[in-house]
Amino acid sequence: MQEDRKLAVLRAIVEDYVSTEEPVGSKALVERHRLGVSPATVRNDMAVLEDEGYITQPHTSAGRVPTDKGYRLFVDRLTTVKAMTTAEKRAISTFLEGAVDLDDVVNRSVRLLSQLTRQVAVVQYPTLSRSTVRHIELVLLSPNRLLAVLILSTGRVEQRLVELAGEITEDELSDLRSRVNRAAMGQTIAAAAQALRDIVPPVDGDTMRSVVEVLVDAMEDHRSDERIAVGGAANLARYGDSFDSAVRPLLEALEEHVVLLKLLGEAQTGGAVTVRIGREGPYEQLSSTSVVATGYGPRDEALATLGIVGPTRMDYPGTMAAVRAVARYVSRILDEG
Amino acid sequence: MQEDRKLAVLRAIVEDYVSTEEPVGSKALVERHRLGVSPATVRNDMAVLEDEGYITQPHTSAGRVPTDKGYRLFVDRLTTVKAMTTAEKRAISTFLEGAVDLDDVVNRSVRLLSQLTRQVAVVQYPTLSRSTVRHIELVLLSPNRLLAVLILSTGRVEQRLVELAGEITEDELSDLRSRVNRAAMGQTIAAAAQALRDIVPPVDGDTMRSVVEVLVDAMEDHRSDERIAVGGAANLARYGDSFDSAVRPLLEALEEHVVLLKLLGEAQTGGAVTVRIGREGPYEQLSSTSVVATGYGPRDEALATLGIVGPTRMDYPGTMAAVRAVARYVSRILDEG
DNA sequence: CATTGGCACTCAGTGCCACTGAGTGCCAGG
DNA sequence: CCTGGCACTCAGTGGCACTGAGTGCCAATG
Repeated sequence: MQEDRKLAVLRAIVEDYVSTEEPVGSKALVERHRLGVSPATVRNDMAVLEDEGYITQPHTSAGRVPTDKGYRLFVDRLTTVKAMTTAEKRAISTFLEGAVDLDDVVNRSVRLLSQLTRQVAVVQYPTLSRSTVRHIELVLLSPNRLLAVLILSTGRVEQRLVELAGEITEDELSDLRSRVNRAAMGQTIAAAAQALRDIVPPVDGDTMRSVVEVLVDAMEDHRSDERIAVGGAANLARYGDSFDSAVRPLLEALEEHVVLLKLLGEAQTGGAVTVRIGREGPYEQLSSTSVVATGYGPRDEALATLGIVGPTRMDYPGTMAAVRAVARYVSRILDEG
Repeated sequence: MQEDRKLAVLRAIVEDYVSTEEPVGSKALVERHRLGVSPATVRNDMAVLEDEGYITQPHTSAGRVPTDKGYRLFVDRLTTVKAMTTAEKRAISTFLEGAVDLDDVVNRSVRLLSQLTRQVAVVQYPTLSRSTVRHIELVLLSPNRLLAVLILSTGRVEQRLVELAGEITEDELSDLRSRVNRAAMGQTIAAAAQALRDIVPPVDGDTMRSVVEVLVDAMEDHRSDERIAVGGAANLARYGDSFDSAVRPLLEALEEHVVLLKLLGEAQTGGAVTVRIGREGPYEQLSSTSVVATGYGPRDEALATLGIVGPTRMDYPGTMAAVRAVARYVSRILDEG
């Protein structure tokens, strides 16, 4: 038996199953793909593939269906990267370039991704952790209350109220302002937090201490890391079959943003698209869904993750290409903005 | 025939159908409800109710099912307001009181509402339009760039960057600051916008004009009016039957926040809960879904709307009670905060 | 030794049929 | 106006045979 042909058969099975949504048999296979051999031969190959765990039969006397392991092999070794057409590229580009601010970029990305893939799209907001401090502003609202505004390189703005123990004059405030800015400006937020802690004098720095505490708190407050946009849930309606078993847990997961973040997981940046298939993921209930995700961010730093969630039975090459393309364009937009 | 009994029959049909999800027949009806008459009598009543359009038969030789018109009558005239138990009240109250800020209040409300009703909950963020200006802050970032911060009574904070044509000194700035605050503070945003426009001198007010323009723009920017939180979409999984026809358009609607806003529509405040049943709504595709909504806001001003979306076949009394209760408690929280 | 054609076997899906039972409409009698 | 009785309707169910796509195995072939 030729190893090559065995893989060709697997590929054919995956492709046919994805497009027809029905178990595929040996005869149909040789008709649709030019394998150059007879159905009987294909049957032998299929028997071997089944032994090795790449495909399975829903019931005797039915065609074969890929297993998670089969999809895995397909994704890892049989996928020829499908490039986007120039028309598609232009469409993506112009659609994203219309965005007016960060929120808009994220929202547009989600819509775009869900439309391109016809799956549920998930986009994480750019993380604070890798971004740098552009400016810190301190505003006196009343003699003992001030507003601390933290402006980051990603365009995110965080503001906090600070209640002071004592009063403070405008002069003291502008001194304080320049000191915190000198310490923090241009640093990553991790470095900035450390630098700010360092400049608080051990004694007698009550006002400064409370301001710094609030700023550091804002920097380390990862609530905004957990912000996520979801779109295209209507695509779930296409599941049709396997409703309660597949759609319900997925809908639940889509509301639990913490779960989603875990799902997107440790996606890498730099063009590499991570694919997690069925039970490979951490959630028992999402056994028949896959996640296709990648990191994105300016200058190839992975500030955040975006991707899609869909049935294991999906068009992996197309989906991966779409995810990668959107990630690239979003990264570029962030680079410019 | 007694008119009263006819209505009692309708009520019984609605109640049984809602709980069993199956067409209800005359025999089952007299067994489960003490109507004091025979099935035959009930059959006569049913025939009349059907003639009048309140109920219908899915097919001959099946039980009856309420029509939209039947639900309408039920909601308008047959609903005895179901009060929340004290335990439920306490649960609602403590759950909402744990909220730390406006976003948290909204998010908690959505979760609470979806869990109480087991439906999809929708909560609109408090509108800017009725809220008042608490404070305006102007911060000099560089000699010709300043940050305008608008703090509203609802706790919402909007900030905008202003690029100035010329430079401005700290003194001029603090003069400007006190003038805009004098004009706007305490006003509703509509009034504030007008007042701000009025204080710009017809000539020579370039700096002020650009600042005021930005502020007015922020006030009139109703993007934040359209913010909406949705929760409990997993409850859609209970639809089971009528999947493609009912769930798909609803999922689509849930993503189109503009559509949702229209759906929530002109809900009133002050304890009145609006119910829109099936085709009464503006969307053809949502023919088998109802909307139960009410306004909420501090001091009984309807700043925004909250409610649920679910199948026409729902427990209206319970749902209406839950919506009303949540709206009241949220209003109270906003009152205090 | 891989490939092939042939053959018997399996079994989900489909159409047909009869039966059941919940439900109805109508009518005559209280 | 209510009720009991009766004939009728029809969705749903289970049994049954048939069909067809698909399989596994084997002997023959290059």
